[in-house]
Amino acid sequence: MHEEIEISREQILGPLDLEATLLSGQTSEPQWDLVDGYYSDAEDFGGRTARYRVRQIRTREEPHLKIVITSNDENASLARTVTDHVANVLRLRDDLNAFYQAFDPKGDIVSKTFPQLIGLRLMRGNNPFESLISSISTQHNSIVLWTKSVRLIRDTFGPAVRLSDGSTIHLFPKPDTLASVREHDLETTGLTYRTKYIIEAARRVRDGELNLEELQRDNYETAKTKLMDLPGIGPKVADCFLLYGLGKTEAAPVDIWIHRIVRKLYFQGANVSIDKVAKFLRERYGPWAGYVQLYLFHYARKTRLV
DNA sequence: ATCCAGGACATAC
DNA sequence: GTATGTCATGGA
Repeated sequence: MHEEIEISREQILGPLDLEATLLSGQTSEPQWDLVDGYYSDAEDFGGRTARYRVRQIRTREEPHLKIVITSNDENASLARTVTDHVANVLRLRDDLNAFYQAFDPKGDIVSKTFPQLIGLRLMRGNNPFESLISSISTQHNSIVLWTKSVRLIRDTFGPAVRLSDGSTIHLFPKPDTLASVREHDLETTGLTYRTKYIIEAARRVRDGELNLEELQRDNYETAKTKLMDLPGIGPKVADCFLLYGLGKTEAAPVDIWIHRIVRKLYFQGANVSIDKVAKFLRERYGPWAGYVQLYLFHYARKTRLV
């Protein structure tokens, strides 16, 4: 079925820069394809699959989205489902102006990143399992390599779905699929030594040893402890999943870039450990810590400050 | 060629 | 708690 819908300004809290957000590479999941000026992605919604193509019209400050949906269901409308999903993935209900207002007037250090990043939003991954696997694949890996690997996982092991316009798209594989993939076969995606981490994580999800719904209900500390019980998941990858997979915005993944920039901007370059930086960000920024991490990261790389 | 990637883990003190 | 070596490839 083919549908065209819109998300209007009233449904978006504050500014939005769709392109900057989608291209910021934050969730570690495959980047949306660019087709005829529309950014395109797809997801399964309880057996129905929809590809949605999203384009921003009007300005950053008065954002408005056009969405073109193509599904594999000839009868049911997926308009409402896809609208909710897109609003969720792009975190359109996060009040960005409230974020700016919370720190700009006070002249907080993070506010110096605002002018060049207006409308940049945190994202959420397509679904928790995909987010978990993508997060694990990033450790000690480069952006180009893990992006390639995660795309290959999807296109090699994920189910192919034929849409009503005759096109075929690949969804990310389910836990039971990835759990039973042989290590040798998964290695063809270039994950190297992370391969066994991925399979083990998929197996634990499949067998219920890691319950993603339960993690969603857990508080930050509890969920993080459970996650770090998995091989290959340390504090940074756990925070990535908590932030992008579960939407826990107090999580601030501290990678080498955040470590450097926070030491430089907040501690006069002093040698502060990664753990302390993560804790510092959580305590100072609370529910905005994830946003602060996002803004500091792009500010640091854009200005080549570190 | 040779260096390193948006870390994790073991081992060392 | 903090410091150092290792991990396995592909891409720059």
